[in-house]
Amino acid sequence: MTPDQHEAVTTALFAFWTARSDAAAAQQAKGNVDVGGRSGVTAGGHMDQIARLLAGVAVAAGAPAEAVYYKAPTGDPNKRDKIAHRYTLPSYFRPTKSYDVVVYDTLGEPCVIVELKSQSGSYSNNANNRAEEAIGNAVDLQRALDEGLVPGDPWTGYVFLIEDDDISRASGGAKDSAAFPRDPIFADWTYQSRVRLLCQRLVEDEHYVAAWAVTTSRPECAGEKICPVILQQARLDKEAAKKGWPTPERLPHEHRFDWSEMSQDTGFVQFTASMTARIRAAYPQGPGATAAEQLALPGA
DNA sequence: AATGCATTTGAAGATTCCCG
DNA sequence: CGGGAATCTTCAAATGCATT
Repeated sequence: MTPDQHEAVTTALFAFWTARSDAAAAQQAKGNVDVGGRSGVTAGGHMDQIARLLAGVAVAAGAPAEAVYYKAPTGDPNKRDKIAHRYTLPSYFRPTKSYDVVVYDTLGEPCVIVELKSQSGSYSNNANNRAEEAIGNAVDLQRALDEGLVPGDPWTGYVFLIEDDDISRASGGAKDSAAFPRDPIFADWTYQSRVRLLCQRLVEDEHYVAAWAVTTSRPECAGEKICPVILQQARLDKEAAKKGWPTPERLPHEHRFDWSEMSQDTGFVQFTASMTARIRAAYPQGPGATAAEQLALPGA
């Protein structure tokens, strides 16, 4: 990974967290009472930071900005009217599906489609939900392409961002028994490794051309209802009180922003190299497409 | 401007499982 | 058996865009 790439990813992932806390603060100011950590998410915008990062990669690879669509928030220089028309595509098992980044080629057909997912906290509640959604999206998009509902033969990418904390990293016990032996690959049963396996298998089975699985830790404490350290401390205190033990030591409590890849084959470098190759094929003249070519684009 | 629709991401409550 | 924790099922809050 080049220093430029590292900086770009770092900036986007840090913005992912600040967008969440900004949105939560804005909602509180408006008097909305949303529960738990969801307030920072329901306001939206956090994944837009990742979408913008990938949109930037697409432009750097040679796509004109006019051909790159994502849910740009108000004030984003890439925002334009009716933009949702362009990143919302017809679907097969449902009417429509909004993707996070869509890039069009000079024929007006999608040449790059990216789906983003993130998960922080509430892992056990939602891990399997996210897997269902991911697989469903993949099959749905492939069928829509097969049926010609979505034209062209686009490069498809899947991104999963999971929070890096003690819970997502800890290897818990797979409690579920099953009617038949589980795939031994799930012996490593952390939520993070489940995400990595999901991404790897989505690519292996050609549901997507590439996947990026990344973890990131949040820069600030999420509060007593969410922070794994505070929750763990509360559990220890409770246990000690029950058994008449002395008050347990305080756990070290600090939050530091960072991020890391989950594996080489699901890394940012692999992902963007693959995407860049596809865009270069669609725009062989490279960055700075001519005005005439830009005019041929839909919605331009 | 007002309303409806689709989408997204967590949370609540119920259930299951482990282990003493 | 029963307490406690992990997991599964269901669905709700909030937003933005399109339409009337």
